[in-house]
Amino acid sequence: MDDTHYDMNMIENELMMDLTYQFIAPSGVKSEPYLPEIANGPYLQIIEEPKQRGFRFRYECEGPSHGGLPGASSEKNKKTYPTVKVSNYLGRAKVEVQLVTHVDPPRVHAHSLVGKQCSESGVCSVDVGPNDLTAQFNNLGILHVTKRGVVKVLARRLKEEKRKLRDPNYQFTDAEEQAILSEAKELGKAMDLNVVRLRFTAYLQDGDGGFTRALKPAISNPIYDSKSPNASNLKISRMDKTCGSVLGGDEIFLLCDKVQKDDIDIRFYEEDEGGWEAYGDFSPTDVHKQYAIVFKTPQYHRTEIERPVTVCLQLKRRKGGDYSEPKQFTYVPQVQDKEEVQRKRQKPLPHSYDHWRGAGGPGRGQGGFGGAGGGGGGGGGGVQYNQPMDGGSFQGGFGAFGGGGAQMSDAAQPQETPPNQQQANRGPLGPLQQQLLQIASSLQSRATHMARQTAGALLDYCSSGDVHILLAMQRHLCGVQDENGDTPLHVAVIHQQPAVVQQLVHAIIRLPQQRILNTRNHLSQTPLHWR
Amino acid sequence: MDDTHYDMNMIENELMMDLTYQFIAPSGVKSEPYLPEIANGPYLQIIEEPKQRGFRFRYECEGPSHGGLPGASSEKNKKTYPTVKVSNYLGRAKVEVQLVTHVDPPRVHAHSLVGKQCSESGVCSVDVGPNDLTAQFNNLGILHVTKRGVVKVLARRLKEEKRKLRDPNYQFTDAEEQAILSEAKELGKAMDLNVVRLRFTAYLQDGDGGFTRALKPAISNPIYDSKSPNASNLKISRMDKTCGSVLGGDEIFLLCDKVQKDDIDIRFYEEDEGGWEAYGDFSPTDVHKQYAIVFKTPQYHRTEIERPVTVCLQLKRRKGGDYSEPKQFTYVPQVQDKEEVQRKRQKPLPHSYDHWRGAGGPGRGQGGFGGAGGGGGGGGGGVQYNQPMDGGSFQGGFGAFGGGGAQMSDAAQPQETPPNQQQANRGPLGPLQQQLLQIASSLQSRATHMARQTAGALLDYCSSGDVHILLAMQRHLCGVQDENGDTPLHVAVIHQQPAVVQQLVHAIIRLPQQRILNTRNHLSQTPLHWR
DNA sequence: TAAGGGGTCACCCCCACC
DNA sequence: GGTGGGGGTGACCCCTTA
Repeated sequence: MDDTHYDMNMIENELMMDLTYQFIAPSGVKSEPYLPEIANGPYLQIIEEPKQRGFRFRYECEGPSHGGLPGASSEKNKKTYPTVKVSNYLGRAKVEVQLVTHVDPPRVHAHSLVGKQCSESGVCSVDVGPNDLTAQFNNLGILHVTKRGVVKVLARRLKEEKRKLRDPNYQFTDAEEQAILSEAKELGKAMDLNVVRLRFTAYLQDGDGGFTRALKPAISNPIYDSKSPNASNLKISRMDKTCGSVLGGDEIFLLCDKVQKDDIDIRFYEEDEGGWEAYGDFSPTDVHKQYAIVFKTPQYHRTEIERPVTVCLQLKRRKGGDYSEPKQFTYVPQVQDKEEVQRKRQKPLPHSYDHWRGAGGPGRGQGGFGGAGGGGGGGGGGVQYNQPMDGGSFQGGFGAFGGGGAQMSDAAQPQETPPNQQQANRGPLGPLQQQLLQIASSLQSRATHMARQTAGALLDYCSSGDVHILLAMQRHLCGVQDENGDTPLHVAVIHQQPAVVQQLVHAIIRLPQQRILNTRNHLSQTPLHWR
Repeated sequence: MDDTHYDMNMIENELMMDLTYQFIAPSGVKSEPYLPEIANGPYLQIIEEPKQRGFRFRYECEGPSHGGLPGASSEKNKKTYPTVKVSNYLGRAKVEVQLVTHVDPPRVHAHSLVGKQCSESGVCSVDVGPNDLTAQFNNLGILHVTKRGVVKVLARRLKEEKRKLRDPNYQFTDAEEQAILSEAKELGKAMDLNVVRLRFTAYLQDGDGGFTRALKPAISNPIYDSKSPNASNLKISRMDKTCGSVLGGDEIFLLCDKVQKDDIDIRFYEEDEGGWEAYGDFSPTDVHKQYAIVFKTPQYHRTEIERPVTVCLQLKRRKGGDYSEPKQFTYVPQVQDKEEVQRKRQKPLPHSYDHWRGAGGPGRGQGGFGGAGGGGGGGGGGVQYNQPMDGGSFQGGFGAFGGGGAQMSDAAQPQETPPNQQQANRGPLGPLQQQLLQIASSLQSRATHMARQTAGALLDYCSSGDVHILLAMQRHLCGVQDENGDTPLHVAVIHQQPAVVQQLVHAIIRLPQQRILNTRNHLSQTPLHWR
């Protein structure tokens, strides 16, 4: 008895080693070798792999008919199915397909194939030929065995397998049954119920009309159960922003299909430019209930970009390494960089007006008109203005108006103007200068007014985070057009920024006329031109 | 036999009607009435209700000891437990508590109470008195029966109940067993396994030392299983924005605990101001996998607010009507309204400078300095400027400078300045005027430059949606302080706008000095003062 | 019905903390 | 090492659409 037992284990181990290779039959066991592979001889070939992800394994209790396993290249309106072909052969053949484990060597799997062409034992077979030798399996369901059922099913499968090699009616001895059971347990323990592969075997018709001449099996790619947590389809369904600073650090809310908080990455990448990639910054606790991730964008590899750069991001499992479909993300330049460039390009003003610009010389004074200078101490509206000055001694304002229009513009960057320079500009004033000062005073009055408003808006924005306010300050520019004739609205639509579009429209509808909404670009398209 | 059966059903129905009311014993059945309620007589009173939500019912397989049912007012560091008290009585008593259904009349529930003071039958009891008559139950677990086990358990409970009324050792006839079983099935069918109530019963000690004198039971509030989908604790865990326009329509990503997409509302409300409420706008498909909601804010009840208004929002179940803890949301005014108000307040400029402001007269010309005027046709930087004009005929610019500074400011709202008015300003120029024009030209040169930059930033913002750009235009104002001495950075920190803080810091660090980061408000707090 | 989903029920784990 | 909480998984049960 013990010896027999031992012998059986030897045979099992042999089987376990690799069923796809030529089987060397132990003496006393009926041999069923695959046909030897010959150059230009018949062989079985997969011409359409199964889809690896997105298909759901079904439990028996879920009933039949939940759709068949699609082909790898299957699409909504052009469905394909796993397909194999016997090449270099004409004549009849039978093609069988069965589930095997995803690790090599492929062993029988506890799950079953179910569907129209499938047998009770979880094997699907179709007859092909004599002319068309392609076999398409368009109704393969994968029946998910319960954990409790694994060993039972596996023992049955192993017996079937052994009978095939011996004799279909062979009765196993008790010792053999025991051996099979323990092998089934072992196998079941190591079996991943979330992954299977298809093993296709073709049997060519022999002289007696029987399908006995087996070709070497073809094994498909692994197929992952879409319901399984660590093999489900990764998918980004929604993001609250699709762009951010080139410096990174922007917080993004991303809604996704089920992920595992300890095995998920957000990968930013660019296929050109030497394959840059970087990862979103978040911790497992930022993964919300497996279905959302709050993360910060990584910095782009170059921070000095002059135009927005669009890259891709995708979910990526660390283990398994599979990816989601990508979403686009646009890195936008820092405005500072643009200004630096502009500043260098700017030509000095004629000498006679230098004093208007303060003592800073050419290249200064910007920012004063944009958003209005910061000076002016008017107390209205509950807002008071202190400039962020280095020395802290200068207080611009109506009463203290002096030193020319310098404060108006340089107040924007007053730290660049040392106090002693301010003094240096104070001298006796001629009539023209006085007149100019009056004009400047008037201008400053308005600038101050604007500054007050702008600062108020800025404070409101800071307390609320609402962009509308900042945008509203710029709404008079909503009619500008870029080199393509696109207005801001065009640009926002083109770049698919619904939130921005909405904000722009909010801002624009405050303008007395709304022709902007229908301004045409150089292709004669309105912003809402159907794309 | 049939008669007996019928009789039993009568008794069952009696029981089913209401066990909390005085029980009128049918003849032949041992009576156990509650003590009659007398003025100033003893009675049982709940002094701490159980917590209604947040406690999880546990299956047997989950093992014991997952914490006891807390009291309604229980808190992290001050835990309470369900507590009852026998009032108007001194002496010993036994207080029992058992689970009953949440619908009236209360019937025995299939779930069991488990814990230190609990018996096998799911009943918990403690002895109290003779002085302190309060009974606190600090270790009540609720054992969740499986659906399959419901009928079996209920039948057992019903038998126990009936034995109490008759004789503890009574043996039921087969017919009675059958009747009980069918009643258990009926009861089980209608039973909600996600809700229970506690029924407390006090038994006062009688002359023989036995606890036989039952007081009228006290029934607790319903207790909902926190694991149950329609009774779980509603909770908002995160929102991507906490403020938006007073007009509503802002898209918000809200992350929450499990909700049901067809039974969830987002309620905005204000407790003062006459109880305003409104609901977030979303469809069931905007509920992402039960754990996130993308919705649009409702409009505030007044759109003309001058200061930001903070309201509350909460998740609310339609059925059941329970709420989550609220989160704050701040409605911010439209900037337009602020400007309107400001405009009305603005005093006309001295007459002699009216021509600087174009022909529009007092109250015009705003917006020109804020963000710079829109005129000027310079082609640099790939950006070209077309003003959103009504007539479309005017093109401001260097070469065509004329008509005073009007374009500079009014170009911002050029539609307010008809073309013929522009013409009217062109006349013979004196030397002073020429000089002024040169100055103005210089000013406009800079304004144009700023306009170009601003417009470029606007376009970038539109293509990217990134606020940094708009903010950078205002960064020279980052040092302003409001009536409290708060800088924008203070305000952003105070209003808990981390994204805004980040953006501000981004903008500020571009400034040559960073004293702003440590500017103190009137309470001498820096922006990052610990709150 | 087929073909796809989503959600639930029981159960099984995992922490952090005494 | 067992409380006092969690989160995640296996199996199952539904529901929409055509």
